[in-house]
Amino acid sequence: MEKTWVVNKFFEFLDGRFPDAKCELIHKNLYELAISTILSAQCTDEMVNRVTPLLFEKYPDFRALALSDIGEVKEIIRPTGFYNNKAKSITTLAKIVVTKYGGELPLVMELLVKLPGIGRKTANIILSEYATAEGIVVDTHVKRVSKRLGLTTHDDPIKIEKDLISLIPENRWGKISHQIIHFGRQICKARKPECSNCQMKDFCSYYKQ
DNA sequence: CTCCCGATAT
DNA sequence: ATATCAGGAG
Repeated sequence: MEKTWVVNKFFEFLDGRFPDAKCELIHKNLYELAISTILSAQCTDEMVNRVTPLLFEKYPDFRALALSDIGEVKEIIRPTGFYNNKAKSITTLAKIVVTKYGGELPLVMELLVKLPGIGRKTANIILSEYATAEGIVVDTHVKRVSKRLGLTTHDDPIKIEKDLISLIPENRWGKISHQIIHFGRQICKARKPECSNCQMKDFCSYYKQ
């Protein structure tokens, strides 16, 4: 089936079903979004939202986090998993942001991805929320859904993003990741996808086998 | 490529 | 018991 046609059907479906999909990581500002997103690696955002209230109460900004005791940070974020790596990332990140960028993140892709704990996916989330989307967020849900719908055949997130960028108009880049993620969580699930109830099944290469 | 890692659904 | 969860670093 023609990719561009599948994509257009997908737009129509997503806009009808998830018209105002947005980021589900609870945050009040750029600092909180960046930290929440780093913590969300291989962890549900629900779990992240459970630990961040205490984390942000004790460390309300990069300056406070830079002065934190890493042991206390580890205990607070432990339930999100990978807590040693994540604690090291966010405390080191805070110190760099304070000393090098005056306490706030630079909203520039090339600078963001050099910072500890921030890769292409995290940077895309930050930019699409607080600046202009420079690309498309490719996380585990976007990867799975894109492959099932036949929009890409790759496993490498960078290659998947290139495929999606060529298929999706730029004015949708910021929102479509959130829409696909909602779709991936509720319907096109990893474990038990609800294909029988899915409006995309007639256009889905995964459903046809 | 491997390692990091706890919580939850299946 | 095991797969999966808004990945990133070495």
